[in-house]
Amino acid sequence: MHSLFKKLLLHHPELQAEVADLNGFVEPPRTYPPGAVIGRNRSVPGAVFVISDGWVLASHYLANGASQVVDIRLPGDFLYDQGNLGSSVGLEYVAVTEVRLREFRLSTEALLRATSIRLASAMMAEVTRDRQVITQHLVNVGRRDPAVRTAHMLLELAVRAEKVGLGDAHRFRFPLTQSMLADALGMSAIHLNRVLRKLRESKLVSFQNSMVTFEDFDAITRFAGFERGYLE
Amino acid sequence: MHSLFKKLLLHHPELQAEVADLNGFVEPPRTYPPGAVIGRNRSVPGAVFVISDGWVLASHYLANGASQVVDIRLPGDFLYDQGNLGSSVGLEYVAVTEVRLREFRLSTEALLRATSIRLASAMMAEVTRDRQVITQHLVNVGRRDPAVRTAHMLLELAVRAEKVGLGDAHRFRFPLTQSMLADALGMSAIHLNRVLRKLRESKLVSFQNSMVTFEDFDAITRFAGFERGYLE
DNA sequence: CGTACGTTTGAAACTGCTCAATGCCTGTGG
DNA sequence: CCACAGGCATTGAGCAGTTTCAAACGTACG
Repeated sequence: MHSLFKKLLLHHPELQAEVADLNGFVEPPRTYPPGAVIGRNRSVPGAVFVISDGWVLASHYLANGASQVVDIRLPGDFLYDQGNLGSSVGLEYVAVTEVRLREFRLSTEALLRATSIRLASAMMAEVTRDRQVITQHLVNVGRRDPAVRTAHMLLELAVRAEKVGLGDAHRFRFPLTQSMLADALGMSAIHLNRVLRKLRESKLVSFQNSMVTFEDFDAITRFAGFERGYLE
Repeated sequence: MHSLFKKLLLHHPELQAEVADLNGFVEPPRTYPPGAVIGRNRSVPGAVFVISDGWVLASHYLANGASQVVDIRLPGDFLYDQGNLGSSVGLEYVAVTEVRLREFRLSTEALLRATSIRLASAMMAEVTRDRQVITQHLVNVGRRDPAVRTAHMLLELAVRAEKVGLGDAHRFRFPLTQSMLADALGMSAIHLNRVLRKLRESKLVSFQNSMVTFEDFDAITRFAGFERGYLE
C-alpha cells in the first residue's frame, strides 16, 4: 500500500479493505515540477487527486493581480473539485515543491457512489475537516493580529506535517517562500518578514533556510491561542 | 412538504422521494429567539439542523473578545457539525432573527448511512458548496479592499436570499446589525459604517432600516468583481 | 419619558502598505 | 575559478488606510 491513503487510514484504520478496492480506480502516479498548475488536464471532470509527495497551494487569483492562498495541502490530502478547478471561480492548485500525486478516474460524486457507505462517510469527514481548517484560516485572517496569525498558521502546519511523518512538532521543513506565506495570511510579504523577525527575536519560532523551528513550543502555543482540536 | 428541503430539492429535484423518507427522522420544528445559541442541547451528538426560517450566524469567538463570523446561514441551509458545536473550538451558531428550525435525530454520518447514495452525494455537494462560500469569504477578508469586500458580501447574500424566495436580487431584507456584518468582513464596525456611506454616496448600494437596496445592480457587480458561479 | 441599542461623526494614534534599495545565496556561462 | 543574473530576504522611510476612543444622535420599546 502506497502512502496514498496514509491520512485517511490514520483517521479510519478499519477501512483497510475498502480502501484497497479503490486501487482499481487509481491512475499511475504523476509528477509536477515546482510552479506547475495541477488539475488542468484531468481524465474526468471533477476528478479527485491524492498527494503522494510534496506541497500544494490552493490559491485564488484576483483581477488586480493579488492572490489569496486558501489552503496548503500536504501529502495524504485530497485535491478535489472546488466548483470545477480552474473555472471562472479562479481557484487553482499550484505545486510548491516537486509534487507526486495520483488521480482517480472518478469525480467526487462517482467516487462516493462506487464505494461503501462507510468509506463515503470517512471521506465526508475528511471534507468536513478541510472545512474546519479553512474556517480557522478565516478567523486567522479576519481577527487575529499578524504575529498571532503567523504563529497559528505555522503551528497548524507543524502538526499537520508531523501527522504524515514530515519532521517532528518542533522542527520541520517548510518549502513556501515568505511571499507565498504572506498570501496565505492576507498580508504583504514585507510586513510578514518583519513579523517573522519579531517572532524570532522573541525566541518563539524561527523560519530560515526553508526550516521552521519552534524554540519554545508551549510558549508559542499559548501565544497563538492554538487549539489543535480542529485538526483531529 | 415543508420548506425544509427547499434548497436541496432546488439543486436536485429528482430526489423528491428520497427526501420524503427523511421525514421520519425529523423532530418537530423548534423556535429560538434572537440571540439564542443553537445546538447546545442536541438529541444526538453531531446532529444536523435545517433552517426553516430566520437568519443564523456561524461565529468563532476569540479569547480577547473579538469574534469572526464565518458564515451566514439562511432558510434551507444546513447547520452541521463543525467539529462538535460549541466544543473547545469556540464555534457557535447564533440566531439573528427569530429562527425556526428542525433537527434530525441523526449525526451527519448516520444521516449518510441512512439514506441512499444519491441523496448522500447531494448532501456532499451541499457541503462542497458551503466550502466554496467560506473560501470566498476568506478571499474577501484576505485580499479584497474593504469597499469591494462589503459589496461582494452583500451581493452574495442577495443572491442566496433570492434563491430561497426572500426578496429579489435588487432589494432584500437584511437583519444583521452593522457590527455583525463587520465581524463577518473582518473590520471594525465604525469603519464599515464609513464604507457603507461611501457605497451609498456612489449610488451603488444602500443599507438602511434592515433593507439592502442595489441602486445599480450591474455597476456594483462589476465593482465587486462578483461571479455568482460559486453559489450554483 | 427614559433606557437600551444601534448608527453616525470627529479626532488622534497606530498599524501595515508601498516604493526603493541593499544584501544574500545559487546556478550558469565565460 | 570568477563574474553575473535571478530569485528571495531584509531594511528604511514615508504615507494611506484602519482602529480606537469618545461623544452625539436616532429610534424602538417598556
